[in-house]
Amino acid sequence: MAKGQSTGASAVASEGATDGSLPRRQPVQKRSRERLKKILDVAAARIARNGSDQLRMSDVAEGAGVSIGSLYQYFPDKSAIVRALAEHYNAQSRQCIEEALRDVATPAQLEAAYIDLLDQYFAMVRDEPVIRDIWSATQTDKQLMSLELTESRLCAALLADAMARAHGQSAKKYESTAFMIWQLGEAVVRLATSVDGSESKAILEGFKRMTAREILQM
Amino acid sequence: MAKGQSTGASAVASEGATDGSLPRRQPVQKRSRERLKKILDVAAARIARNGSDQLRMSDVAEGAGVSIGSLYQYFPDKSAIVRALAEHYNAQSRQCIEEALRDVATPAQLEAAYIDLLDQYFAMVRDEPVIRDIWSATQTDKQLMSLELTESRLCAALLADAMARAHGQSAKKYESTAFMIWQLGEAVVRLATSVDGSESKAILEGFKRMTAREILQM
DNA sequence: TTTTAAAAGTGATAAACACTCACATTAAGG
DNA sequence: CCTTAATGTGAGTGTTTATCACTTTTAAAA
Repeated sequence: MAKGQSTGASAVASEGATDGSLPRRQPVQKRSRERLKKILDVAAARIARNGSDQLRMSDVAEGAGVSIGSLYQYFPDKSAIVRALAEHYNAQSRQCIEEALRDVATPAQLEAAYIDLLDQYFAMVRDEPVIRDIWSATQTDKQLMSLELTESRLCAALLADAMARAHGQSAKKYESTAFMIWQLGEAVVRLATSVDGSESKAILEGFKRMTAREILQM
Repeated sequence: MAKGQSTGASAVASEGATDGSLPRRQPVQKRSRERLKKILDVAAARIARNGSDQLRMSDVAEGAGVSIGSLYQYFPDKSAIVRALAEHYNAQSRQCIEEALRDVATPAQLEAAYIDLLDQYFAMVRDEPVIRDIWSATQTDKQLMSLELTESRLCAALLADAMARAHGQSAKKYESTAFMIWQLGEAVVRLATSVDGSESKAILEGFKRMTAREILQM
């Protein structure tokens, strides 16, 4: 999961509909699509190394072999680059989550899938500095924050559905709990990746125990 | 608790010991102590209004009626102002926490104190924009992050002690759980303050139920 | 009081950035 | 080849943090 490969050119500088900033050009020619991909790849590498607050537009331009002006052709501002990367990682994770929860039909399967998902998420965050950094940026960029909140609600809904199937009840009943647990899961994984190995293990296990009980006893 | 009063002049621009930046002057004359207090008050007000990333040194200088140069006499850089405010709020909160947990001796008292603390903390974060903002800044300022992590471990230790007293066991046994729960508590309160009223209530109650069980069943 | 040295205070100025825009270049269809 | 739209450019603009050589204030010694 998330093996640090190229970010692909599918992510597009969110065609600014009603948000304040001017809409940027959408690449239609092959050359410009390749440049956009290169820009995102370079930005991801720079962020992995130094964090997004140390990201310099001039660095990205130089690394991607384009001019400053070209950067602003696809991204209304610096934070839009981070947002594009966030969307890329979100799409990737969501696919894993859907796969893991899709076939849950019993409480035992629910527990297994949930534990597995937590471990996978922890491993991904631990190994992908960019993901940790996107979380930081979430605190200073309102647009990114609402993007991530929306994503989180979406994932929580998938969990609520799985809970509903496992317990043979309506998903509505589990929505709020699933959302809380999902958010806490993100928080606990961030915490676990920021302390040393033995403590991170204890924290993660404690959380699993506490939340598995909550998910199963309803 | 935390009634938005003046920040007081006790907070001092952390006398840079071995951290990279030059040590700043410690005010010894009355006039300069008053100016320092004014600077912190103005900064807190500006942060409450617009957030610390919108804080401008020139604004603070103008608001406090001092020159830019004077700001740098007490603070090595902009983020040091936020750190000074963080230390102020930390000291304030810790006192409440100590009072609330000091007399815990039974499981029932532990549960009551814990629930009460959560409610108080939620109310404080909800009513003090500066505290929410300091949390955001934590993500971009390494020094602030470690300051807050240290504070969190300190508070978690207070909780672990209370658990030990309530259950008649060694505090060592509860350290890791207390730390996890404390960190999750901070996360859940931030989450609760960022969603609307009815959902925030559901989230907070769910968390109380889940964690109270964990704290009492050990 | 006068003198003196340390403390406190100042603001023009350097340096670092994000972002713009008038213009240059390249691709595609006729 | 010619025309038009898509792309691409980078010097220049504006904003902001932070510095430092210098002035003013304070308090205590002479």
